[in-house]
Amino acid sequence: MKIGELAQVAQCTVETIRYYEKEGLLPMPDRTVANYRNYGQSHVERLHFIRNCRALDMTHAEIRSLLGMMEGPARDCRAINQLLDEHIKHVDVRISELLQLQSQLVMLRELCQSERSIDACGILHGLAAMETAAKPPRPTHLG
Amino acid sequence: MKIGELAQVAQCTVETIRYYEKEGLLPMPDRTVANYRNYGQSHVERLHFIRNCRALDMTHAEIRSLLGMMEGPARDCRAINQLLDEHIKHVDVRISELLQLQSQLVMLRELCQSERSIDACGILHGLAAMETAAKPPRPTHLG
DNA sequence: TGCACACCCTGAAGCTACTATAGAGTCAAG
DNA sequence: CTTGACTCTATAGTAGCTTCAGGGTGTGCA
Repeated sequence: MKIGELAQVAQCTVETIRYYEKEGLLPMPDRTVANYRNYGQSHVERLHFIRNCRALDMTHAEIRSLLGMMEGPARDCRAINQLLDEHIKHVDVRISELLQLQSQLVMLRELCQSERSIDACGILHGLAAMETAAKPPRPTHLG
Repeated sequence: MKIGELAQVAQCTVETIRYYEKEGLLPMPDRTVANYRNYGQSHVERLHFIRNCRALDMTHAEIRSLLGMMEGPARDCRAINQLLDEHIKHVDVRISELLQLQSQLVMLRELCQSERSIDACGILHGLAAMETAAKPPRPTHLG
Protein backbone atom coordinates (compact mmCIF):
# COMPACT_ATOMS: atom_id res chain seq x y z
CA MET A 1 0.00 0.00 0.00
CA LYS A 2 1.07 3.59 -0.58
CA ILE A 3 1.88 6.01 2.17
CA GLY A 4 -1.44 7.85 2.00
CA GLU A 5 -3.36 4.64 2.53
CA LEU A 6 -1.18 3.66 5.46
CA ALA A 7 -1.72 7.09 6.95
CA GLN A 8 -5.46 6.63 6.74
CA VAL A 9 -5.34 3.17 8.27
CA ALA A 10 -3.12 4.38 11.11
CA GLN A 11 -4.96 7.65 11.67
CA CYS A 12 -1.95 9.83 11.24
CA THR A 13 -0.47 12.04 8.58
CA VAL A 14 1.82 11.10 5.74
CA GLU A 15 4.45 13.45 7.14
CA THR A 16 4.38 11.71 10.49
CA ILE A 17 5.06 8.38 8.80
CA ARG A 18 8.01 9.74 6.89
CA TYR A 19 9.24 11.26 10.13
CA TYR A 20 9.03 7.92 11.95
CA GLU A 21 11.04 6.35 9.17
CA LYS A 22 13.71 9.02 9.49
CA GLU A 23 13.72 8.43 13.26
CA GLY A 24 14.22 4.73 12.77
CA LEU A 25 10.94 3.76 14.44
CA LEU A 26 9.41 2.43 11.26
CA PRO A 27 11.58 0.32 8.94
CA MET A 28 12.14 1.55 5.41
CA PRO A 29 9.72 -0.13 3.02
CA ASP A 30 10.34 -1.23 -0.54
CA ARG A 31 9.89 1.31 -3.29
CA THR A 32 7.89 1.11 -6.47
CA VAL A 33 9.55 1.92 -9.78
CA ALA A 34 8.28 5.46 -9.34
CA ASN A 35 10.14 5.59 -6.01
CA TYR A 36 6.93 5.50 -4.01
CA ARG A 37 7.07 3.80 -0.60
CA ASN A 38 5.29 0.45 -0.67
CA TYR A 39 4.08 -0.82 2.70
CA GLY A 40 2.93 -4.26 3.83
CA GLN A 41 1.07 -5.74 6.76
CA SER A 42 4.10 -5.69 9.05
CA HIS A 43 4.34 -1.94 8.63
CA VAL A 44 0.67 -1.51 9.44
CA GLU A 45 1.13 -3.43 12.67
CA ARG A 46 4.30 -1.67 13.68
CA LEU A 47 2.86 1.76 12.99
CA HIS A 48 -0.26 0.84 14.89
CA PHE A 49 1.90 -0.16 17.84
CA ILE A 50 3.82 3.12 17.67
CA ARG A 51 0.66 5.21 17.47
CA ASN A 52 -0.76 3.40 20.47
CA CYS A 53 2.38 4.13 22.45
CA ARG A 54 2.20 7.77 21.38
CA ALA A 55 -1.45 7.89 22.38
CA LEU A 56 -0.18 6.94 25.83
CA ASP A 57 2.29 9.84 25.65
CA MET A 58 5.36 7.67 25.50
CA THR A 59 8.44 9.30 24.05
CA HIS A 60 10.20 8.03 20.97
CA ALA A 61 12.99 6.83 23.23
CA GLU A 62 10.55 4.76 25.26
CA ILE A 63 8.99 3.36 22.11
CA ARG A 64 12.39 2.55 20.68
CA SER A 65 13.14 0.69 23.90
CA LEU A 66 9.97 -1.34 23.66
CA LEU A 67 10.56 -2.17 20.02
CA GLY A 68 14.11 -3.17 20.83
CA MET A 69 12.96 -5.46 23.63
CA MET A 70 10.46 -7.11 21.33
CA GLU A 71 13.18 -8.00 18.89
CA GLY A 72 16.04 -8.37 21.31
CA PRO A 73 17.36 -11.45 23.07
CA ALA A 74 15.60 -10.86 26.42
CA ARG A 75 13.87 -13.91 27.77
CA ASP A 76 11.35 -12.24 30.03
CA CYS A 77 9.47 -8.99 30.07
CA ARG A 78 10.69 -7.51 33.34
CA ALA A 79 12.18 -4.52 31.52
CA ILE A 80 8.88 -3.86 29.80
CA ASN A 81 7.00 -3.88 33.08
CA GLN A 82 9.59 -1.53 34.50
CA LEU A 83 9.38 0.87 31.57
CA LEU A 84 5.63 1.02 31.93
CA ASP A 85 5.84 1.53 35.67
CA GLU A 86 8.13 4.48 35.17
CA HIS A 87 5.93 5.94 32.51
CA ILE A 88 2.94 5.66 34.82
CA LYS A 89 4.97 7.49 37.46
CA HIS A 90 5.65 10.33 35.01
CA VAL A 91 1.97 10.67 34.32
CA ASP A 92 1.17 10.65 38.03
CA VAL A 93 3.69 13.39 38.67
CA ARG A 94 2.32 15.52 35.88
CA ILE A 95 -1.23 15.09 37.11
CA SER A 96 -0.39 16.30 40.58
CA GLU A 97 1.53 19.23 39.15
CA LEU A 98 -1.45 20.24 37.09
CA LEU A 99 -3.88 19.84 39.96
CA GLN A 100 -1.70 22.13 42.02
CA LEU A 101 -1.57 24.57 39.15
CA GLN A 102 -5.29 24.47 38.73
CA SER A 103 -5.98 25.38 42.33
CA GLN A 104 -3.54 28.28 42.08
CA LEU A 105 -5.22 29.50 38.92
CA VAL A 106 -8.68 29.25 40.43
CA MET A 107 -7.56 31.17 43.48
CA LEU A 108 -6.07 33.81 41.24
CA ARG A 109 -9.22 33.99 39.20
CA GLU A 110 -11.29 34.66 42.28
CA LEU A 111 -9.31 37.79 42.95
CA CYS A 112 -11.20 39.53 40.18
CA GLN A 113 -14.82 38.74 39.53
CA SER A 114 -15.87 42.18 38.43
CA GLU A 115 -14.95 44.35 35.53
CA ARG A 116 -12.71 46.73 37.34
CA SER A 117 -10.16 49.07 35.99
CA ILE A 118 -6.84 47.56 35.05
CA ASP A 119 -5.14 49.11 38.05
CA ALA A 120 -7.54 47.47 40.45
CA CYS A 121 -7.54 44.05 38.80
CA GLY A 122 -6.82 41.50 41.46
CA ILE A 123 -5.46 39.03 38.96
CA LEU A 124 -2.70 41.34 37.82
CA HIS A 125 -1.88 42.15 41.40
CA GLY A 126 -1.86 38.48 42.22
CA LEU A 127 0.46 37.73 39.32
CA ALA A 128 2.81 40.47 40.40
CA ALA A 129 2.82 39.38 44.03
CA MET A 130 3.08 35.58 43.79
CA GLU A 131 6.14 33.99 45.28
CA THR A 132 7.55 31.81 42.57
CA ALA A 133 9.55 28.89 43.70
CA ALA A 134 12.52 28.15 41.49
CA LYS A 135 11.43 25.53 38.99
CA PRO A 136 13.25 22.30 39.67
CA PRO A 137 14.34 20.37 36.57
CA ARG A 138 11.39 18.33 35.37
CA PRO A 139 11.39 14.69 36.46
CA THR A 140 8.94 13.86 33.68
CA HIS A 141 8.96 14.33 29.95
CA LEU A 142 5.30 15.34 29.92
CA GLY A 143 4.82 19.00 29.29
CA MET B 1 22.08 45.49 38.65
CA LYS B 2 23.86 43.07 36.34
CA ILE B 3 22.18 40.13 34.66
CA GLY B 4 23.55 37.53 37.06
CA GLU B 5 22.11 39.34 40.03
CA LEU B 6 18.73 39.71 38.34
CA ALA B 7 18.79 36.00 37.54
CA GLN B 8 19.36 35.20 41.19
CA VAL B 9 16.60 37.51 42.34
CA ALA B 10 14.16 36.08 39.81
CA GLN B 11 15.17 32.45 40.29
CA CYS B 12 15.98 31.83 36.67
CA THR B 13 19.05 31.58 34.52
CA VAL B 14 20.94 34.33 32.79
CA GLU B 15 20.20 32.67 29.46
CA THR B 16 16.49 32.75 30.13
CA ILE B 17 16.62 36.48 30.77
CA ARG B 18 18.48 37.13 27.54
CA TYR B 19 15.93 34.93 25.79
CA TYR B 20 13.01 36.92 27.19
CA GLU B 21 14.64 40.07 25.94
CA LYS B 22 15.00 38.62 22.47
CA GLU B 23 11.35 37.55 22.62
CA GLY B 24 10.28 41.03 23.56
CA LEU B 25 8.86 40.03 26.94
CA LEU B 26 11.45 41.94 28.90
CA PRO B 27 12.43 45.42 27.68
CA MET B 28 16.03 46.05 26.74
CA PRO B 29 17.87 47.65 29.64
CA ASP B 30 20.58 50.27 29.50
CA ARG B 31 24.13 49.12 28.99
CA THR B 32 27.22 49.94 30.95
CA VAL B 33 30.31 51.22 29.15
CA ALA B 34 31.48 47.62 29.03
CA ASN B 35 28.24 46.74 27.20
CA TYR B 36 26.86 44.88 30.21
CA ARG B 37 23.08 44.94 30.68
CA ASN B 38 22.12 47.17 33.57
CA TYR B 39 18.73 46.44 35.14
CA GLY B 40 16.55 48.45 37.47
CA GLN B 41 13.59 47.85 39.75
CA SER B 42 11.07 47.89 36.89
CA HIS B 43 12.88 44.99 35.27
CA VAL B 44 12.85 43.04 38.50
CA GLU B 45 9.10 43.48 38.76
CA ARG B 46 8.42 42.67 35.16
CA LEU B 47 10.57 39.55 35.20
CA HIS B 48 8.94 38.47 38.43
CA PHE B 49 5.56 38.83 36.76
CA ILE B 50 6.70 36.81 33.77
CA ARG B 51 8.15 34.03 35.91
CA ASN B 52 4.92 33.83 37.86
CA CYS B 53 2.94 33.48 34.66
CA ARG B 54 5.34 30.78 33.48
CA ALA B 55 5.01 29.00 36.81
CA LEU B 56 1.31 28.84 35.94
CA ASP B 57 2.25 27.33 32.56
CA MET B 58 1.11 30.27 30.52
CA THR B 59 2.63 30.55 27.08
CA HIS B 60 4.69 33.50 25.97
CA ALA B 61 1.76 34.55 23.79
CA GLU B 62 -0.53 34.62 26.80
CA ILE B 63 2.01 36.57 28.81
CA ARG B 64 2.54 38.99 25.98
CA SER B 65 -1.22 39.52 25.93
CA LEU B 66 -1.33 40.24 29.64
CA LEU B 67 1.57 42.64 29.45
CA GLY B 68 -0.05 44.37 26.52
CA MET B 69 -3.29 44.77 28.41
CA MET B 70 -1.49 46.24 31.38
CA GLU B 71 0.02 48.91 29.21
CA GLY B 72 -2.75 49.25 26.70
CA PRO B 73 -5.70 51.61 26.63
CA ALA B 74 -8.27 49.16 28.00
CA ARG B 75 -10.39 50.58 30.76
CA ASP B 76 -11.47 47.37 32.43
CA CYS B 77 -10.00 43.98 32.94
CA ARG B 78 -12.58 41.82 31.21
CA ALA B 79 -10.01 40.56 28.72
CA ILE B 80 -7.72 39.53 31.53
CA ASN B 81 -10.45 37.56 33.24
CA GLN B 82 -11.21 35.93 29.95
CA LEU B 83 -7.61 35.01 29.27
CA LEU B 84 -7.34 33.41 32.66
CA ASP B 85 -10.61 31.54 32.22
CA GLU B 86 -9.33 30.09 28.99
CA HIS B 87 -6.05 29.13 30.52
CA ILE B 88 -7.87 27.39 33.34
CA LYS B 89 -9.86 25.53 30.73
CA HIS B 90 -6.65 24.35 29.05
CA VAL B 91 -5.40 23.01 32.33
CA ASP B 92 -8.70 21.28 33.03
CA VAL B 93 -8.63 19.64 29.62
CA ARG B 94 -5.10 18.42 30.07
CA ILE B 95 -5.88 17.02 33.51
CA SER B 96 -8.76 14.96 32.21
CA GLU B 97 -6.65 13.75 29.31
CA LEU B 98 -3.97 12.61 31.70
CA LEU B 99 -6.42 10.94 34.05
CA GLN B 100 -7.81 9.03 31.12
CA LEU B 101 -4.29 8.13 30.06
CA GLN B 102 -3.42 7.00 33.54
CA SER B 103 -6.29 4.58 33.74
CA GLN B 104 -5.39 3.14 30.35
CA LEU B 105 -1.81 2.69 31.46
CA VAL B 106 -2.79 1.03 34.70
CA MET B 107 -5.10 -1.33 32.87
CA LEU B 108 -2.31 -2.14 30.47
CA ARG B 109 0.11 -2.69 33.32
CA GLU B 110 -2.22 -5.21 34.92
CA LEU B 111 -2.02 -7.35 31.82
CA CYS B 112 1.42 -8.47 32.86
CA GLN B 113 2.28 -8.91 36.52
CA SER B 114 4.64 -11.81 36.10
CA GLU B 115 7.97 -12.18 34.42
CA ARG B 116 6.82 -14.01 31.38
CA SER B 117 8.51 -14.51 28.09
CA ILE B 118 8.35 -11.62 25.69
CA ASP B 119 5.88 -13.44 23.47
CA ALA B 120 3.42 -13.87 26.29
CA CYS B 121 3.76 -10.36 27.70
CA GLY B 122 0.29 -8.93 28.04
CA ILE B 123 1.54 -5.39 27.81
CA LEU B 124 3.02 -5.85 24.39
CA HIS B 125 -0.13 -7.59 23.24
CA GLY B 126 -2.19 -4.79 24.69
CA LEU B 127 -0.11 -2.18 22.94
CA ALA B 128 -0.48 -4.00 19.67
CA ALA B 129 -4.22 -4.44 20.04
CA MET B 130 -5.37 -1.06 21.38
CA GLU B 131 -7.73 0.91 19.22
CA THR B 132 -6.17 4.30 18.88
CA ALA B 133 -8.53 7.10 18.22
CA ALA B 134 -7.15 9.68 15.84
CA LYS B 135 -5.54 12.38 17.91
CA PRO B 136 -7.58 15.52 17.49
CA PRO B 137 -5.56 18.71 17.24
CA ARG B 138 -4.75 19.75 20.79
CA PRO B 139 -7.11 22.35 22.23
CA THR B 140 -4.49 23.14 24.85
CA HIS B 141 -0.86 24.10 24.72
CA LEU B 142 -0.01 21.98 27.74
CA GLY B 143 1.99 18.90 26.93
C1' DT C 1 -3.30 13.67 -27.01
C1' DG C 2 -3.44 17.05 -23.62
C1' DC C 3 -4.38 18.56 -19.24
C1' DA C 4 -6.07 18.96 -14.65
C1' DC C 5 -5.69 17.22 -10.23
C1' DA C 6 -4.54 14.20 -6.59
C1' DC C 7 -0.96 12.01 -4.95
C1' DC C 8 4.09 11.14 -4.10
C1' DC C 9 9.16 12.66 -3.47
C1' DT C 10 13.20 15.30 -0.89
C1' DG C 11 15.15 18.73 1.97
C1' DA C 12 14.85 22.53 4.81
C1' DA C 13 12.64 25.58 7.96
C1' DG C 14 9.28 26.52 11.68
C1' DC C 15 7.05 25.63 16.16
C1' DT C 16 7.81 26.30 22.04
C1' DA C 17 10.62 27.70 25.69
C1' DC C 18 14.47 27.18 26.65
C1' DT C 19 19.50 25.09 27.27
C1' DA C 20 24.11 24.52 25.83
C1' DT C 21 28.25 25.65 23.44
C1' DA C 22 32.01 28.39 21.29
C1' DG C 23 34.83 32.12 21.30
C1' DA C 24 35.74 36.53 22.98
C1' DG C 25 35.72 40.66 26.16
C1' DT C 26 35.56 42.76 31.26
C1' DC C 27 36.57 43.28 36.00
C1' DA C 28 38.22 42.72 40.77
C1' DA C 29 41.30 40.43 43.90
C1' DG C 30 45.76 38.74 45.13
C1' DC D 1 49.93 40.48 35.91
C1' DT D 2 47.42 36.72 36.15
C1' DT D 3 43.51 34.01 37.62
C1' DG D 4 38.76 33.26 37.88
C1' DA D 5 34.18 34.77 37.78
C1' DC D 6 31.47 37.20 35.24
C1' DT D 7 29.63 39.21 30.77
C1' DC D 8 28.86 39.47 25.59
C1' DT D 9 27.08 37.55 20.78
C1' DA D 10 25.77 34.07 17.71
C1' DT D 11 24.61 29.45 16.74
C1' DA D 12 22.80 24.88 17.40
C1' DG D 13 20.27 21.51 19.93
C1' DT D 14 15.98 19.59 22.37
C1' DA D 15 10.82 16.69 21.08
C1' DG D 16 7.66 15.53 17.87
C1' DC D 17 6.05 16.80 14.66
C1' DT D 18 4.03 20.47 10.79
C1' DT D 19 4.61 23.30 6.89
C1' DC D 20 6.66 24.77 2.81
C1' DA D 21 9.13 24.96 -1.63
C1' DG D 22 9.95 22.83 -5.73
C1' DG D 23 9.61 19.19 -8.06
C1' DG D 24 7.91 14.12 -10.21
C1' DT D 25 3.95 10.48 -11.04
C1' DG D 26 -0.49 8.55 -12.23
C1' DT D 27 -5.29 8.62 -13.53
C1' DG D 28 -9.58 10.25 -15.51
C1' DC D 29 -11.78 13.06 -18.83
C1' DA D 30 -12.46 15.91 -23.10
